[in-house]
Amino acid sequence: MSVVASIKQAAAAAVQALYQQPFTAADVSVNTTKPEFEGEYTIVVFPFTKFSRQKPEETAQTIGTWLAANHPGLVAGFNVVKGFLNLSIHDQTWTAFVQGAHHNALVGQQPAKGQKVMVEYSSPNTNKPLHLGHLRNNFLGFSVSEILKANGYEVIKANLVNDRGIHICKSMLAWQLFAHGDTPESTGKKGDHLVGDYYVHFESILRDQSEPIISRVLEGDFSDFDGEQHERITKLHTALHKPEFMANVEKAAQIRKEIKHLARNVSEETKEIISRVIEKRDFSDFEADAKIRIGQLLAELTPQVKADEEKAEKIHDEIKELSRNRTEIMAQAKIMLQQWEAGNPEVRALWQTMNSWVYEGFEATYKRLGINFDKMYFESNTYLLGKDVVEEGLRKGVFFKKADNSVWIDLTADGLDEKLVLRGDGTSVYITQDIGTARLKYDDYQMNQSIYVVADEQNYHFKVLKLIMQKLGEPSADGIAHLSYGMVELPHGRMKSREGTVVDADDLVEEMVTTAARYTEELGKVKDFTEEELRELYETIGLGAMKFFLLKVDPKKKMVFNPEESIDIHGFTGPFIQYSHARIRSILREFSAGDMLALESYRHTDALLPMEKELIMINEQFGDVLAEAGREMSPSVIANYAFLLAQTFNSFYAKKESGKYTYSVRDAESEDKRKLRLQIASLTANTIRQSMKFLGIRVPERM
RNA sequence: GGACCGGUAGCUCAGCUGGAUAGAGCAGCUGCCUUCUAAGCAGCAGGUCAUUGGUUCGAAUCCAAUCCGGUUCACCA
Repeated sequence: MSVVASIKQAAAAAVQALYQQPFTAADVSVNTTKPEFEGEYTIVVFPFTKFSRQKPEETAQTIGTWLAANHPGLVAGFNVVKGFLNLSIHDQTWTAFVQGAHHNALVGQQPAKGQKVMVEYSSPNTNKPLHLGHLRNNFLGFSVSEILKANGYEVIKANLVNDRGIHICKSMLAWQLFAHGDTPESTGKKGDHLVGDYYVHFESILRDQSEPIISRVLEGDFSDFDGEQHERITKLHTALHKPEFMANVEKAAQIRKEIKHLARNVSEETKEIISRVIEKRDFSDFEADAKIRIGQLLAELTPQVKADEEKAEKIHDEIKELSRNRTEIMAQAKIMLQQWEAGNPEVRALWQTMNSWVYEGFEATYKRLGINFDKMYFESNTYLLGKDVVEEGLRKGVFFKKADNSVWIDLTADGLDEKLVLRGDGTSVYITQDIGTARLKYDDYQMNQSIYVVADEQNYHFKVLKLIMQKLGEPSADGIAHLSYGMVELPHGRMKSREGTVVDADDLVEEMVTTAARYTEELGKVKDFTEEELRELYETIGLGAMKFFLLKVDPKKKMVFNPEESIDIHGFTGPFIQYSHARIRSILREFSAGDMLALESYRHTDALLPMEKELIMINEQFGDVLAEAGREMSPSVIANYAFLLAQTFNSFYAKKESGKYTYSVRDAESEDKRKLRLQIASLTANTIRQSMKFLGIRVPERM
């Protein structure tokens, strides 16, 4: 049991004994003591005053006395400040802990709980290579899996590959039309990138073909459309041409144009300047005389004008979408999808060939990232699942049929909407598959929990999925959990493939590793390393920096990926922690295996110095931190902890008094102190290594 | 419009199951390498915790309202 847990338990016992109140350890609030007061942990006694019927100070005094008398091994002393009971923990508690834990290479690992958890993550599409957004997903999924394992769960890492559908056909079609038989071998290109290039090629043809259709629509010529779509297009066109609406849209465009003109001489993205001034009223990009004019312009940009501008944009988007669907190349892609579903041998063969290229590419990327899976699922095998479950649901009355034969569930009582689960023609929608796949996974593993690592834009989807499964009475239902994470944005905003701002995963990794190599060479501390050792070190540092950067932020928050900061090696970064580890290892290298072995029977009995105590204390919290990270499914908890630990060790290491290192290991003031500090150093190195391992990050012996 | 998420230092983020004077990192400014790795350490400066009200011994944290930003509410996946 952790020290904090022991304190809570003892405090609860104190309250029970002194006031005869049913108080549990969970009701006790314990904080680390503020540095300006004596002690390590503090019990907040305000909640006890209710039944002590004494002032907070007196209550604290009473409880402190009881604790010191009944738990002398834990509480060596105490002091009271207002309602805060500051406890000085007995040094023996700390020295016993270091003695027991310092050599444990698997520190933190909990015994098996006998529970199974599936973590589904990565889930790439086979039409494009991985990008920055996938990296957050992959690192999160992997790290959460490791954290859960450390907490004693049996974890199944699953990857559900999206290997079918219209987007896959797009790459296939473009390859067929334009590749002249190119392969990864013939071009020397990584398979996933080759296929991705043809996806991009398809999109550019699609753009070329849809532009004339869009122009015709804007000119009032709807001859490309028929039926319902013709009606819809007509409506959109009419909406766009309402006189007052048009006037507002034009006005907004004029205002933006003039702002842009006024800011011309500033050497920066004009788009950013415009958004700064419009969204944030930040005038810093303009000359004093221009500011008056800008003020006038902003006043003209009324909410109505802005709303119309936005609405116009939406209408244009819809026209664009409808037009894209009327192109020749889109029609061809749709035919190909039908052929695929019908099992056309030629299409299936092409599909298999191209997918195999992609898998080879993904395999290489996963390997470099250090990511793996226990179970692969493929949508081509699962996309038809779920229909039978829908049938069952219909019979049970969970679902209902509409006039056009489509099947729905009514979730309005749960605050949601009606949701379609099967189309009128009997074909599946996205959620149909997920219903079927959830059952399949459960049949395969009977896990207690099933975690989906998926971006937060799908929060609604997973809420619906869980509700449906619960209403169906599926045994897997209550274990479904959505580990929802925020989007990764770039300093100028979201990544957009249309604007070419998508950050490719392979490129990014390469850049990180190259930068790590440059820093390392500049410092020149590992000149004796072999080629192979250097290569591995660069990978460790480069990937460490990137993983740490993406994992240090709370998953549920969206994050900004700043390329410059991500490759930084100072401060709250992966390399800082790796460096701290390497530094400790270099201390430990001076001692023999025999020296280290002798530590196991050693327990320090002298008083502990402040930073010795502090370091042991932080190390001792690792178990609680790990449990919290598991509970919250949040690697950032570990990242913050690892940084605190490394930082504290660095202070311990560098602390000097009158020109001498206060906490020197090698030149310790006594043999006993040397042994103690060796234990502390060894423990800290192990805890750092383990916490980084749970983030999927390796730590070097030297750097 | 409904639902959900977010708003903390110039920037990026901790803290949010209520607790003491709100913390890091980066950027800026000062110092510290003949001594276990300076990818480091010590320090200075920087805050109406979006706003307003409420709950109470105590609110960045809980509740309500408002403002701002995002996501979603597809017979897309």
